[in-house]
Amino acid sequence: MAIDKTIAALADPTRRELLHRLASNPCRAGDLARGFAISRPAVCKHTRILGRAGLIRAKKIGRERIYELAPGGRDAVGLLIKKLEEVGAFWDTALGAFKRYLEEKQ
Amino acid sequence: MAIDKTIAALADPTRRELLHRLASNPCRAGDLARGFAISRPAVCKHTRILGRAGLIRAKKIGRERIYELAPGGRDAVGLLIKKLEEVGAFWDTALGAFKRYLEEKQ
DNA sequence: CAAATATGTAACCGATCGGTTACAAAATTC
DNA sequence: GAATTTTGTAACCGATCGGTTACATATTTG
Repeated sequence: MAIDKTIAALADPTRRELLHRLASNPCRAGDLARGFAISRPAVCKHTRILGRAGLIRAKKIGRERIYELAPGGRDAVGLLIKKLEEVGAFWDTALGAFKRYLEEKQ
Repeated sequence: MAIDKTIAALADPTRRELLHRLASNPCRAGDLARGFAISRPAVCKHTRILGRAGLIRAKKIGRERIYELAPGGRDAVGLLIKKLEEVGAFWDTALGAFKRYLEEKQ
C-alpha cells in the first residue's frame, strides 16, 4: 500500500471521522453516512479513498455493505508514524544549521 | 496552523525530500531546486505549500532567498504524530468489534 | 411479481494540484 | 547604465478532489 495514499487519506477530517466511527463498530454504509452534513454518495467516495489507502474494507451481506477497519490498517498507520518521526528528527538535525550555513559561506 | 494542511503537505514525496535537504542545511532557492527532475517553478510551488503548512520559512538576503525549516515545524509534526497515534488506537478499540456487531444484530 | 430499500456509479461542477513555459522584478556584476 | 543572475509569478494544462443530483442495480418485503 503506497504510503502517500495513506497520508493523503488521513488529511481529510471527514475521513478521520469515518475511521473514528468504525473504531467502535463495523457499520452499514447508510448508517456510516448518517450524521454527516454531506450527501451519502459523497461519503461513499470517501470510503472508496479510505479503501484504496488500505485503511478500511467492506463485506457484502445481502443488500447491505458492512464497513470495518482493515486489518492491515494498523500497520499502515504505524509505518506512517515511523515515517513522520523521521521527518520530526529533521528539526533536531537542523539545530544550528543556519549558523553552519553562514560559516560555510565565507 | 491547520493540521490538515500539514498532513497534506507531507503526503507528497517531493516535499518530504525538500524537508530532508533542508534538515542538513538552509539552502538558497536555486540550490534547493537543483537535482530534482521537475522545473524550478514547480519546486517553488512546493515550497509555497510547505510554507503555508508552517514547515519551512524563507529569509531574503540580497537577491537570494534562503529557505530553512520553520521553528514551529517540529511542534506541528509532533502534534501530527500524536493525532495519528490516536488514529492508530482505533485498531485496538476495533478488536472484536465485528463480533460485537453480529451479536447486537440479533 | 411489484414495491420498497440499500447501495454504488455516472455525469457534472468548481477548486486545487502538480507540472509546464514565458515573463517580470530586484539585486549584482561588469 | 547595461547585462546577468536569482527568484517569484502568471497563464495555461490535464488530473484529481470534494461535492452535488440523477440513475442503475441488487436484494428484501408485501
